[in-house]
Amino acid sequence: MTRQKIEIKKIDNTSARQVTFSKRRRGLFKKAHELSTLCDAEIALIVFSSTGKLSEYSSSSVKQVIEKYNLHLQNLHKFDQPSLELQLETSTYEMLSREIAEKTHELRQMRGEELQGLNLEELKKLEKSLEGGLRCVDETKEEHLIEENLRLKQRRGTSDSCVNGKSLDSANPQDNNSSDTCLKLGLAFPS
Amino acid sequence: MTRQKIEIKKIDNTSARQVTFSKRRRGLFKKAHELSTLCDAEIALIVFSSTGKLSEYSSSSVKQVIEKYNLHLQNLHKFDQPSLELQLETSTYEMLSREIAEKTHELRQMRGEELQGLNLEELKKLEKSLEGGLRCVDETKEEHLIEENLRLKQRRGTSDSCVNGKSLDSANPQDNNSSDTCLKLGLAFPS
DNA sequence: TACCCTATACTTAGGCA
DNA sequence: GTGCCTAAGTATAGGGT
Repeated sequence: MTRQKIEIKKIDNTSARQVTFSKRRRGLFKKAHELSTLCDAEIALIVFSSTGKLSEYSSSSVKQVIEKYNLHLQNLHKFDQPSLELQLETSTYEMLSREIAEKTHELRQMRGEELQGLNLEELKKLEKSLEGGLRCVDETKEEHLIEENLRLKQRRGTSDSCVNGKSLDSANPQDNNSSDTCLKLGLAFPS
Repeated sequence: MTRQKIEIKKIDNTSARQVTFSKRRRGLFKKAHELSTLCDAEIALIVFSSTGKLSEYSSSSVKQVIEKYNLHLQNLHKFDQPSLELQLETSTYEMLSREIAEKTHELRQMRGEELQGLNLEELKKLEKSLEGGLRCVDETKEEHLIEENLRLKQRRGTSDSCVNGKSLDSANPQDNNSSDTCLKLGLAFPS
């Protein structure tokens, strides 16, 4: 026989139920994993089989997600329970949460997302910041390549001076001070 | 076009990610419900979206399942590590602080600071991310300039087409597909 | 945002080892 | 319990509104 459509209600046959449980649990975990990966979501999934066996999945850690979950609930109910301690706790929570939200937003903007709200001035500033960052990263990369190159030279005692197909002769030696400025604030940009 | 196979990795396009999140979350909840019904399982499913929004499903009640879960852990660890629970338990403040620290560090790196710990691969990845962000920002900026220009033209009815000292004639018209990479977030580029 | 549509990709019931 | 197979049922990517 071949596959039938099934009705969503408890499977009577114990062993058939067991088999379906294994198969679908696996499918469910896979779906949870895909959702967390694709959409950058934080997920906790706790499953007790009908025999009481526990299995769990989390994108990070079940415990961590549960804590976050409890915090959310506390936050929602903060008006019902206006104890002083709780208020302090939630205000701290709010403060830190806001900070996280801001930083997340900033990071996204630096990746080119969520740019809708920015005006021309802000876009220019962001652009400058990105250019500055990019330059520092490039310089650091060059430094790495140079170091690696030196190491290779020392080891081999030869004159081969190409790494990664990029000529190191162009690693401008006068760049020392501009890279210094990068380490302080990363933004100061000498023309 | 029709459906394509997708790779399981974070969806870059913010709005596409949002749409996929909605669809798949719904699918995941349905699957969880089916598993609990068919196999008489007890399930709790907690999902935080990337923007921090909470959604949950449970066959009974999330709270109840979490309690059961905690009991299980206690039982499992009662003998070997009586303090494991405490060790794993991180306070609210610590958890959020860690998250802030991570994001701050990430932001600094995008600005070219704190690059010391990165190896060549990581630097390349960062560079790529910065280049991507920069491209999107540039395109958004161009878009703004063009809009402003149009507005000025309409108001004045003249042919002056310079804003901010930058000629808009150079707003490269062949950029259509690179603007596609910017996620169709109101950035679509009318040639 | 949330829904609709369609074609395709993926999941899984039923059977067997 | 686990793994494999096949065909059928289901979810969903990409495109609309």
